Amino acid sequence: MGKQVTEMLKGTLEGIILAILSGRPAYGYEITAWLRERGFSDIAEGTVYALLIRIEHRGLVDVQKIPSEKGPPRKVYSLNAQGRKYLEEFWRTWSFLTERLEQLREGGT
Amino acid sequence: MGKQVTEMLKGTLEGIILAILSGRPAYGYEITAWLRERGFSDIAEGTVYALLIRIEHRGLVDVQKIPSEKGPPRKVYSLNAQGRKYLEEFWRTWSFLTERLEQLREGGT
DNA sequence: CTCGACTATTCAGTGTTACTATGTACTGGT
DNA sequence: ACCAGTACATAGTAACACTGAATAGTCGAG
Repeated sequence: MGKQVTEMLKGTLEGIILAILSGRPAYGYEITAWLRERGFSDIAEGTVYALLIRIEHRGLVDVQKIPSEKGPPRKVYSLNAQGRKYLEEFWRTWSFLTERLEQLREGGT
Repeated sequence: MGKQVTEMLKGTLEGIILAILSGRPAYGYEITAWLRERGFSDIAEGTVYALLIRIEHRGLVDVQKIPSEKGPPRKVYSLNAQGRKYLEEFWRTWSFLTERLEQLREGGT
């Protein structure tokens, strides 16, 4: 995709990943693959890992190292209470934005 | 609002302003006021002006200087053909994002 | 007539974010 | 021994919105 998506993802990708983790725990490689399947064709692996480390430092997720049979150990992230709270806030902010944009798209003005 | 909105606005604010201009020509001060009325309570004036200059340099808008009775001359921006094309692309990108997020929000996984 | 309030634009410096590119490390198949 | 696939990490870059301040014009109050 283009630069447009890249910029729009700022602030949103974080919410996307938190939302994924709210469904079930997951690790970086898995999340990257999942995103690619869903049309985020060129989200770099590095981006996902950096983001995961960021939300870990912010205390939004818990981490568990689990050995893999096919490579280095996986870092499995799961959303904790603080993360859920943050995710809720994310959805509120997202709703606010989508409502304004929907109005703009239709109403003109 | 918080930092969350700030980050989400990246890439989106540009589209918002192009969408406003697609309805009618407008100048910076007016756009800022309009945004504030609609709930974007703390978008800095400086931000709007910087963005306007950016889209001007990209050739998405035409500019006309019009004297004001109440202050310095206004720089009135209007969307040109290229800008309209870019706006359409913006809406496509935006739709893509909202669809994915809507799925995430409902479906879980 | 000077001061503040409102209108209107600009700009240098900052922080956050995603991308690029590369490197590390472990396993299994040929 | 080599390569593909799995899995994570990181230094450097570009883009964007924010902060804070400066500049400039008009008008009404004191």
